[in-house]
Amino acid sequence: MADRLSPTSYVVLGTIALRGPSTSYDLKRAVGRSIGYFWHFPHAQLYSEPQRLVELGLLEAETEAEGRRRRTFRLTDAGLAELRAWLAEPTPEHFQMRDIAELKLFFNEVGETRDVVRLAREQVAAHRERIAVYEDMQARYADLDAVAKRMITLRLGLEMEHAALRFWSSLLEEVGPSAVRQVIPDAASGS
Amino acid sequence: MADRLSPTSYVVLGTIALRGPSTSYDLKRAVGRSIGYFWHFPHAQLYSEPQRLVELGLLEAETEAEGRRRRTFRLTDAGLAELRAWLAEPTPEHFQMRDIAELKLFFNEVGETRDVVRLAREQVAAHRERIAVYEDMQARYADLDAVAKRMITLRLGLEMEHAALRFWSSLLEEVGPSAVRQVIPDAASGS
DNA sequence: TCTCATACGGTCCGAAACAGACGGTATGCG
DNA sequence: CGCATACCGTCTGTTTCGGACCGTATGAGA
Repeated sequence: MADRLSPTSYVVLGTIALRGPSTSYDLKRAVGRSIGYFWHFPHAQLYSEPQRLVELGLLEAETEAEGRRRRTFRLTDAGLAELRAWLAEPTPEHFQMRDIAELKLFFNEVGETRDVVRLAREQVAAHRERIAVYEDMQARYADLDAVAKRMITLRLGLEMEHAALRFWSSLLEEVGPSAVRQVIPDAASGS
Repeated sequence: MADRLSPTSYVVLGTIALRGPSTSYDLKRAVGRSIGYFWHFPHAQLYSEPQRLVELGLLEAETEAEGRRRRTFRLTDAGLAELRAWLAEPTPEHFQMRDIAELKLFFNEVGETRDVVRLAREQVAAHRERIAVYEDMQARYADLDAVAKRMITLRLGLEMEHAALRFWSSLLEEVGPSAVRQVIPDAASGS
């Protein structure tokens, strides 16, 4: 079938499949509260992408009330078929992590030890916070059956966050003490 | 200082800082063997980006032997300063995972259970393979002191891969049996 | 009543990023 | 001699991306 479809296309198709007919604004919010956590989409795309999908016959647009230009998009049979075909087909690509912190760590030898310490501290805090957010979501929706199936990705997110947290914590423990030794003399210069 | 710098810029600066003066081709190979594993860069950028950095005064180009248009780039003082400043400054952005598999999982209810099973199997295999590659690298370079500091990111990569592997494995265990039950009747239709 | 802030709802555009086709040159090897 | 395989790099047309910008409701407080 059409192979001009990007991940973004499937995000749109999938979200509409799960939530029923939606406007672009609905998509924007839905994505913001779910997929947006691990994959960033500029919202402009959620306005242009549905248009394309209409042209491809995968969505139908239903313009309501001329006054406010709001279009509700619903899945066509072709759209649903396309989505299901995608779900059924093998997934070749390996995941990509775009992690500025990892980049900095890679180049750490160019900088100072204290930069690594600071970086690690930041990351520990950031991942802890993220974990708190995820656990909160998990707790809030735990009983709702409708979202139960989507929760599964949350678990993956949590696993990844915990792994990262473990890494940065242990790095901090390894490098922290020596960094303290390195920094203290500046402050308590006496020695 | 200049804030028109993208992650790619820092990859170039950082790589040159670590390896010494390099041509674009050198960068391409170096990136391919390291950062490329977790962050994809189209190689064309490793030809255009250094140009920009020269214009910004962060790199110096040294054209050698007119015949073959090969340019070796070396870090200027400004370039090194910029890189170190970047390493020292806080890192606001949270990491992004672009994982098609996670996307598919998120929309799994639209598809069949067996799609999830297949997906999980694929992912288990893929992550295992990735882990093998990483461990191989780790073993090969374990003794070389020069790369020892870079190895640290490998550990992070491994942590992440292991976390993902754990997730997909346990998912497979949970959903696998019922999927088998779901599929068997088709084959052994009797019941 | 004014006016200020905040959510709602959306368009637009220039600048990067991106994929990948394309072009050529050494080098070796059967 | 012919072919394959690294090596080395350019170019081009799309997409993606951020984010500025533009309005309209709505309610809350001065």
